[in-house]
Amino acid sequence: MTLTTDISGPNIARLAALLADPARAQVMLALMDGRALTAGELAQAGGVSPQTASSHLSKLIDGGLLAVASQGRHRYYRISGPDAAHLVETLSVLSEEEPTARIRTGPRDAKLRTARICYDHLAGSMGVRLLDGLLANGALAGDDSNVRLTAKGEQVFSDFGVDLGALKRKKRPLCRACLDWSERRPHLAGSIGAALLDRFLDEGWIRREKGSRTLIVSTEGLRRYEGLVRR
Amino acid sequence: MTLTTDISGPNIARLAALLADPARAQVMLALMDGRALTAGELAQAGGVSPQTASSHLSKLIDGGLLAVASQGRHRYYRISGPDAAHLVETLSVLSEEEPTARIRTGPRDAKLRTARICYDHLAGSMGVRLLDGLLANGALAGDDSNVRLTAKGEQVFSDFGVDLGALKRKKRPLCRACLDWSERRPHLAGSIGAALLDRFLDEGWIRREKGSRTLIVSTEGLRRYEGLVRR
DNA sequence: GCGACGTTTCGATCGCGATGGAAGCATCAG
DNA sequence: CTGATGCTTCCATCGCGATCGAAACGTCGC
Repeated sequence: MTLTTDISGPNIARLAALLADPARAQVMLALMDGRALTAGELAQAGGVSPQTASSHLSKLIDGGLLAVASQGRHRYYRISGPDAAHLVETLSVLSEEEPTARIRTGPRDAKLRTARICYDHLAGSMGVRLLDGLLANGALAGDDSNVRLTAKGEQVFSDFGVDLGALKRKKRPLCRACLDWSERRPHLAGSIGAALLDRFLDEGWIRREKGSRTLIVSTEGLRRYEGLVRR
Repeated sequence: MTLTTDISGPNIARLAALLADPARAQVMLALMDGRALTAGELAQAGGVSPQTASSHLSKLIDGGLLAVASQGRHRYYRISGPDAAHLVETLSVLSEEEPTARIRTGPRDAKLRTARICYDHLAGSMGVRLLDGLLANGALAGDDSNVRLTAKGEQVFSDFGVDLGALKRKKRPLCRACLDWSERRPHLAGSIGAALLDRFLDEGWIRREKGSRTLIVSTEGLRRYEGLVRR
């Protein structure tokens, strides 16, 4: 019984404390590709024992950052929704701010910085250039940080196989600029960003690298991608 | 010496830990009105002794969330920039998500929910309606979460006394949708949002309540405000 | 039924960090 | 100079939470 005395303003601290533990932070980052992982896999990702991970996971559930689904003897954990993902991404951006002599930019990072998943949409330099290109060719309008769909864009995305009618019925915003962790410039998020990546994955033009957020783009995928960006 | 072994991904945890302490969180919230406060005032805001506060403040400085300026025998602390403010606001939104039987909505809250400062721009129901109104009358374009300036908007804001040329020279985006903590809908941020509030404050149409984020709107201020929203 | 596996709960240990007393510095008033 | 004020540094105490062994629970395969 702690009583927490008074609630003046939102208790940021409680929420921040959830992400203040290295193991829990790693768990959140591991789930940022939008997939659901088992408790055991997350224990490994966090570098802790299964017991410890279990404790962390239940705290993240209680805090509303994760959702869980039982399936047989496995329990699949995933990020609860776009809000939670956005919080993690915001933290990622700011925590990379001051390099303090950051040396690493190995070849393995290179792929990750080119194309990766950010929760449910394309990120990395390809994600950034996607937003740039769509703005340049008039499918989207606005400046870097504020985007909206144009009439031409409706045509473009419909041609690409995106069901815009279905997206508009959802509460989630169509376009959204999400600050890119590695590029430090915005990429395309929102339901359209998610729908585009879905198409790429469904058609096999892009596939996930085994256990990471890295995306692998086929030549056909690159062709389709350029088709969207150029026009 | 802790060595931190490896750096796989940004170390969110270290940044989150800064905000995980109740005293530090209160300090950040106290500074969300954009003013600079002394160490002593912040100690009181955090509910801790001056020694303890000093320790917290230096940690927040090291973490890049605060900036400090010495002036005589006082040290004035302020939030380091828009990024840090945005992080705190993001946390506020998400930490208010699940009400868990939240009962409080007292009269003192009412004023705060009507008009308050969010770092450097207008927030609360007036901030939300400002964005809505400017979108409706065509000064801004886009949907709720993605806004851009229109030709008509350039006229409107210039007439209101905003130096758009100066704003455009800055790196900061002109318009930005900032999710409102109390309304759960976006209000107008970015350099235009900041410039508008500046005008209101400079002219005395709006003034700050003594030691809080609450804003007090004069009848003249309300008239000017309606002039912007209606048109 | 049995054992193997994935996961959670319980319990005890242990270390990090928040805390405030005391002292040290700097600035200001006189 | 002296004394007061604002802030920081040093230091010892202390409590919370992260951790993992051991055990319990639930599911799968046989």
